[in-house]
Amino acid sequence: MTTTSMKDVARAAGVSVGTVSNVLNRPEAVAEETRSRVQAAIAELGYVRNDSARQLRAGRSRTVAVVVLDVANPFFTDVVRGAEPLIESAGGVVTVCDSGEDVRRERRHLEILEEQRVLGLLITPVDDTSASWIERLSGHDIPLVLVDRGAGRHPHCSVAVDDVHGGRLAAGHLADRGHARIAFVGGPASIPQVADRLQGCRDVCDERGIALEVFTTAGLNFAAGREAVEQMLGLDERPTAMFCANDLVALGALQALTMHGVKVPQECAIIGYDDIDFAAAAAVPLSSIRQPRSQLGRTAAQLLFDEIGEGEGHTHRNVVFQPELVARASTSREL
Amino acid sequence: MTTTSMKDVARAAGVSVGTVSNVLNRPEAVAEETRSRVQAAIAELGYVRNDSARQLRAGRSRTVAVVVLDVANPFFTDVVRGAEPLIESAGGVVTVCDSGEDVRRERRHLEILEEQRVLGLLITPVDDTSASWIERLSGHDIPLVLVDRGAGRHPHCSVAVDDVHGGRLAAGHLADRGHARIAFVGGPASIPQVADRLQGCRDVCDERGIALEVFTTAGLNFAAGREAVEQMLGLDERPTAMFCANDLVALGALQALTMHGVKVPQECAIIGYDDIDFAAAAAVPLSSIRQPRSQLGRTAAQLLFDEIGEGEGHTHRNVVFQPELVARASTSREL
DNA sequence: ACACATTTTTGAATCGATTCATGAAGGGAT
DNA sequence: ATCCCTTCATGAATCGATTCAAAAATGTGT
Repeated sequence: MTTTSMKDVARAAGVSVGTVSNVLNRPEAVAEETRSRVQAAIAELGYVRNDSARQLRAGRSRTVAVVVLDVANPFFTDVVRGAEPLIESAGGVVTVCDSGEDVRRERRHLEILEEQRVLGLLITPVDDTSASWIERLSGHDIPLVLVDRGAGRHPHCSVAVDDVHGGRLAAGHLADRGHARIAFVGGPASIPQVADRLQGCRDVCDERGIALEVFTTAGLNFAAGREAVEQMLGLDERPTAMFCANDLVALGALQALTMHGVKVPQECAIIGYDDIDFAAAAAVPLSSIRQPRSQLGRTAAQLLFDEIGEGEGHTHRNVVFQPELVARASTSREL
Repeated sequence: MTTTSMKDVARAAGVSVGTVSNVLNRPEAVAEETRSRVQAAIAELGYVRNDSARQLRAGRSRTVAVVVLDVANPFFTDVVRGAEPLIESAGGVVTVCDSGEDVRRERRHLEILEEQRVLGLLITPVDDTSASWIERLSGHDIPLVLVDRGAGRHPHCSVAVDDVHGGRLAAGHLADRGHARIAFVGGPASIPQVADRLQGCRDVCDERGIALEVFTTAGLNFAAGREAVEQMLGLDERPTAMFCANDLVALGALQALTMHGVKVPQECAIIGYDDIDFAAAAAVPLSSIRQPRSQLGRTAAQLLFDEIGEGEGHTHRNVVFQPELVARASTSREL
């Protein structure tokens, strides 16, 4: 009905559809006079290309999907922001899919993305169950890059951050401040990132003779931090510092400590992980471990396009970044 | 090449393409025996429907786009979460586009969405400049619902929250606590939401004889709150309470006050707006005005599908929700 | 005026799924 | 055996843009 197609434009401009297509895709191959006549017709009719038809012909869409665990988590929004410029400058369109850490949602998204014949995808898989689906996409020639999950044995490109090193940085910082008894708060242990951070922390404690108290939580959110503090305050020998597996946990802990009148950092220091904006803005600015979030996204996009460009002869690459320490008020006092 | 089409499946199952299509779309119209033979072939070949071809034929995609000002803002992520279930249960696919409060980015998204022939969209326009583009989409028969922007004179469905009332709630609460001199912090004034909240606040102050000090900021973020506090502390007659136009501003203010040793709420109370998760989790839990965010999203989706369903005879609806007060520690002390 | 090179334009074939008028097959009733 | 009614299956036409071999138009040199 109201939909104007190339045929209408062609008729209005008195040319063939092939010419209209050329005006749109290779304007330099069309004579000046004809080109402007066609463009006038396009403007006149308010013609808009039909992407479905283009895609059908092309066999692929120009969409790059980013499948994340939680769009509300500042970590992921920054990863996406990092990836966008490169994708868009390559003529791609970014679509963000939120799996919400739910395998079923993730699967639904992957099914749809496959039907849409996406150009490629950047994905942080929910867990190992996701692997078979990912292989399926990959088998159907959809290139993908794993984000923040070591590729491990899987044959894919990946970008990740060295979480063991991050754990070492945090614990090392607390040790430098003179703390001899510290707490690690985070969980569940099945999350690779949590396990790695704890590992690095443990290594440092062993090396430097520091007592480590581990509080395993059910999630990585405010409540987890609050609950851990309740437990910790009941101990006889209370740790003088806490290392929380992410900033949300740390902020929860900070709140609980403040409510109990425990001064931060004087009576208990805190360091978090991720360095989200809210960390710097907390009532007591929070020390944290910063991950190169947008670089993670940018590199992931880069690897994806490399793979698309190189085709068959492509060799997968696994890039690992190093996190860095950001010291703020919450760990500022020497003991 | 590796792409398997319906033709391949038809050949493998020894039926016509029409039958394969029926198995997929109206299985009840195909004989049991044939159906299972076709399904076996589909599984065998790993066939995946080509969405571009379906869309081309259908003339529309099944994507509903949500265009927001900032994906990193918890307000919008909640709105999206509210809209998703309804859209998905109607067989739709949700795509989130981030305009980043940038008209150019918004325009690029709208162009692409138009080419994609999206089913409809929910949009919070960047500003009045967006109007012409929105009318263009609308003119091309793409139904849309305005989110958190009163439809005003524009002929569209919309969902919004009564910000004037929200401003009244906040100021009224501070008045009830006995404050006789309060500060409003927020900006820029061109944002309708900010203007409305200030309006409500001003009304209450006038009615109840409260002195109002307005600090206009350049944005609605942490820095804005911090800067406002710096200014405020220099005043001779310092307000005893602050009403911040959103929670990010309030958290920035809270941080600055704490750094200057001003006790909250004893020496200065604070109330924010939006009631994001970080508000409840702040070192001093923040009082705030809660908007029914997910309901906003859900209703928007509902209005969109109503419009799609009713077609020509559709009458636009403008739904306005009332916000509610959430009192927490940051305003807990009577003066 | 003619042969030849170059620049433009043409239009039919193609991508893959859906739709629908048409036909085939099977079952009952007479 | 014939006719009618269901139930299933068929395959050509269609959606709209792109591509490319071939035709047409234009220009150049002699």
